[in-house]
Amino acid sequence: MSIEQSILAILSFWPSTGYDINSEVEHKAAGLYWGMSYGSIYPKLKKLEEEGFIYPIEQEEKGRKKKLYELTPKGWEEFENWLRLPPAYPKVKDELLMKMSTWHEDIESSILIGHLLKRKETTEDLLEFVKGWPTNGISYISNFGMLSIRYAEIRLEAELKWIEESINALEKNQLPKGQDPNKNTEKLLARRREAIQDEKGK
Amino acid sequence: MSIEQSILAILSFWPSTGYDINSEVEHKAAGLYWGMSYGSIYPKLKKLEEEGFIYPIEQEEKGRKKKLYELTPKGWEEFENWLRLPPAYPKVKDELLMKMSTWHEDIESSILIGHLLKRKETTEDLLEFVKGWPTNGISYISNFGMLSIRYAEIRLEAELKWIEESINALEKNQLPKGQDPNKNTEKLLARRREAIQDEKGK
DNA sequence: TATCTCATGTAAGAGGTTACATGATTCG
DNA sequence: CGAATCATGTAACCTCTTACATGAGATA
Repeated sequence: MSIEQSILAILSFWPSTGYDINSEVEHKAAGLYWGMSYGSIYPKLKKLEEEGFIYPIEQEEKGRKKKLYELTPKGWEEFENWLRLPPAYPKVKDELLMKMSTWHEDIESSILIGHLLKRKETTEDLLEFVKGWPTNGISYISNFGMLSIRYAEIRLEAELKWIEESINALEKNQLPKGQDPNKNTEKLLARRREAIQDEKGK
Repeated sequence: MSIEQSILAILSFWPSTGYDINSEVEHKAAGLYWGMSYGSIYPKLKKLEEEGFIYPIEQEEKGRKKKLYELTPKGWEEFENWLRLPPAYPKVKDELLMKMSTWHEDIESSILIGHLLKRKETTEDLLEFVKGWPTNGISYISNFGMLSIRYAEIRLEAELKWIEESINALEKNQLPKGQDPNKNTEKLLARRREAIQDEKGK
């Protein structure tokens, strides 16, 4: 619901091409909080231009053809109105957590540990990036932007801590005790075994 | 890409109706990591039944008509294959962070503080829920599930810490220093003022 | 008796991704 | 000169949400 506003936000930094915008969310800091792909970007740029929020800056021929877009006054206004609107609480879709929540004893926990190790790697890479970014000497980060960089840092560090904890618990077979007043784990395993028996009995 | 698997996962706990599944992601722990709505659930249940992953358990008439779905052997297999597949790294879309990253001095920071306060409230509510859930005496949480509950806890606590920090920095006007080797903040404010001048000059 | 919760379902469409097509320029 | 990067764009498709329609049973 706000790919368009995100594009305006990115253009507020400096005039950019569609390609630049993609790079921004693919390899740069904006990608920590947002995502979009070419299939969205170019059509949206067209739409935003038609609606008068942005306009293309004509390039005085450096050979390569490209379209730099800049905000119009109306575009600035729209962007800033959006800033003022209360943001929606982020909706999480985390496959690892979903899998973990529904994991059970009859699947080897080494596989779950593998999932955690893979997650750890990516999280470490991201954390390294996030820590290096504000001191790489070239990237632009405003003082406000630093607050959000700090968010990523805190969040990723917390995640790493949790990954360590979890791997440890799984390896030592010392999982925290859940809550199971209706013997659901037992029932689940029984239903599963029955299903497997039925299958074999066919 | 895995609404279907999520449904199988939820059905692995116990046979459920479409309504139950919705409640699970709306008001219960699964909602911390996943979301879906009726418009997805019922068509998917139909599809999963057609494909032989689930089947409806006939109800011996408690008056109210409802369709409880249970996993078939094939459904269990599909569910567990999914568990074994490496999960995708979660894609974040966080409007607050996006706004904060592109905030600038000429918008009153009190508004940003307002956004943070609102976020804080929801995060606190979630944290309270997450802490109470495993000890409410009725809900089912497996030992594996406890690990993911712990994740939510750590993550939400880290977020609250960051919110406090950020509000404090904003109120005292002591934001961390960013990185701006090309005077971008200056240029941005200049471009903006020019645009606003142009608008007035019309 | 009215409202809330339980319960199932569909239609329309917003929103987005993937994959492809195309070509210029720069770099090793 | 070949590969990587810069650059624009579209078509097909999926996925999912919103909003609506409908009604029974429970509760206050």
